[in-house]
Amino acid sequence: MPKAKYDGIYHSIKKRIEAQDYPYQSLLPSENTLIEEYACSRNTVRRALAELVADGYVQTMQGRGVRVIYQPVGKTTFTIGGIETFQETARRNHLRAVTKVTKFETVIATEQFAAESGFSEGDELWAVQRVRYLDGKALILDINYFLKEFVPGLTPEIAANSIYDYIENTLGMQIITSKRRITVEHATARDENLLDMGTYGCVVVVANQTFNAAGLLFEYTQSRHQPDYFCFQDIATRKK
Amino acid sequence: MPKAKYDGIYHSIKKRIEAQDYPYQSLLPSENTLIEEYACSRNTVRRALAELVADGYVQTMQGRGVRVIYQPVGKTTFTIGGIETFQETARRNHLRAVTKVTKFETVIATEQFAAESGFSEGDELWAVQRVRYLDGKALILDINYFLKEFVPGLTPEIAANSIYDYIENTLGMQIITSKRRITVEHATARDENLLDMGTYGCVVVVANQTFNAAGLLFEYTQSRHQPDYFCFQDIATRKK
DNA sequence: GCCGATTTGTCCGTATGTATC
DNA sequence: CGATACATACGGACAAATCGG
Repeated sequence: MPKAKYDGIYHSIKKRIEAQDYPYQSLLPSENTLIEEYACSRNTVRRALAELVADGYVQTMQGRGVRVIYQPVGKTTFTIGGIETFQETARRNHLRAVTKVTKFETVIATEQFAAESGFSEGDELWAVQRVRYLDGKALILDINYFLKEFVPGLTPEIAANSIYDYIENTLGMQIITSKRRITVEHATARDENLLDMGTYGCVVVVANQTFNAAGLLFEYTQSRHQPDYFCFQDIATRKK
Repeated sequence: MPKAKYDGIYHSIKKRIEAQDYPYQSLLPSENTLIEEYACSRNTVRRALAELVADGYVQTMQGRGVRVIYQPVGKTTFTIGGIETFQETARRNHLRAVTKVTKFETVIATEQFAAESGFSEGDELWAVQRVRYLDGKALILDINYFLKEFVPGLTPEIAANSIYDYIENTLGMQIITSKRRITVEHATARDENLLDMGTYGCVVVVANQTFNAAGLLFEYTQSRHQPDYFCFQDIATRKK
C-alpha cells in the first residue's frame, strides 16, 4: 500500500485527535507549525486538514486557527452505513456475522427496473438475495443486482462470504463512488418471513448505486434493515 | 458575494453537466483543456473538480480522464432531510408549509441531556418544539435546543417563521458544520398527538448537532419525521 | 481606531510520479 | 515505447480575517 505524504499526516493528526491529545474545542498547531513538524510544504498540510474537515473532525477559521470538533462516540453507538462492508461493521462492533444466501439467479433488466436502478433495459444481471445475521438475529435483507459482464464467475459460495472481497481482491476492480437513498417502507411478507422484525412493522430501505473505478454503474442494491439496529451518521459542511 | 475563481469554474462545469452538455458517462475535457478554457492554473481547475467529485457529479480516473456520473433526478423525487431547509423543500415541491410552535421555554442542561446533546451540564438553553405541516398534514416534529448565550432575543414569533433566517441574517452568525444521526424509533404518545402518523407506528429521528463559524456547538435538534415523506440522499466516496 | 503579527484562503508556476492508451 | 492524463509535492505571492497592543 503506497501511502501519500498527505495521507500519513492526515492519519497522524486524526490519531492524535482521537487520543484527545488535541482535545475537543482546542486549536490545532498552526499550519506553519505543522509544516515544520512534518517537514513538508504548506499545500501538503492543507490537504491533510481538508480531509479532517470533510470527516467532521475539525473546522477551520480564517485568521484564528483550526478547531477540533471531534467528540468520542459512546460505545453503544452502532453504525450501519458508509461504504463499510457488513463484515467490517460486525467486526468493529465485536458481533458474530452470518450471511445466508436465499436467492441466486440471473435476470434481465426490464424497462421499469432500469428506471429504478439506473441500469439499461436488457442488461444481464446477477440477482442475489441474502439475509444478514448479527449475533443470531436476522437484521438485514440485502438484494443485490450486479452487471454480469463486470462480475464474472460469481457463485452462491462467494455470495455467502463477501462479494466485495471477491470484486476488489479477486477481480481487482475498485469501487469508488456510491449514491445512497434512505427511506422507510412497510415490511412486506417477505421481510416478515426472512427477518426478525421485533416490534416494528416497517424496514429502513437503503437503496444504493455503486460505480467502479471506470465510472460505470455496476451494482444496484436494496438493503432492508430491521429498524432497531439501524443508525446512519453523516457530516454536512456548508459551502460559502 | 465575493466569488472565488475555483468556485466559478465549479459552478460553470456543474451547470454544463446538469444541462447534459457533458452527458452521463462522458468524459470532461482534460485538465489542460480546462486550464486554457478558464485561463487559470492547474490547481484551480483541480480544486473545482474535487468539489464535483464530492458532489457525486464526476469521478476522476488517473491516466484516463474525468467521467460524468451525474444523472438528472426524476421530478417525483421528494426529499426531506437533506441539506435543504423545510421551507426550501416545500417551495421546490410546490407545497404549502406551515409551522406551529407548540412549546417555547428555557431549560438548563442536565448531566444526562448534556451527554446526549454535546452541551455542557448547566448550559442555559432555549427549548423550542414545533410541528411542521405540509399541505395540511403534520409531518415533522422539531425539537430544537439553542445555547441562549449565542441566540439572544429569540421569540415564539421568530420560531414560527425561520430560526435559521434569524440566526444567519439578523444575528449574522454563520453555520459551518453539522453532524447528523438518523435512526428509527417507536412513535411516542407525543408523536401520535402532534403528527398525522398515517399507517406507521414509528418515526424517523434525525438528531443534529450544529457548530457555528467559531467551531462551537450552539444547537442540538431532534427532527421526528412521519416516515411516508422521509427521504435522505447521500454520496459516499471511498478512500484509497 | 489603527497597526502589525499571526493565521487561514486563494492562486500561480513548476517538477516529478504513475496509470492508461 | 511515447503521448496523454491525472496525482502528488514544492515554493512563492498576495488577500482576508483575527487578535493584541
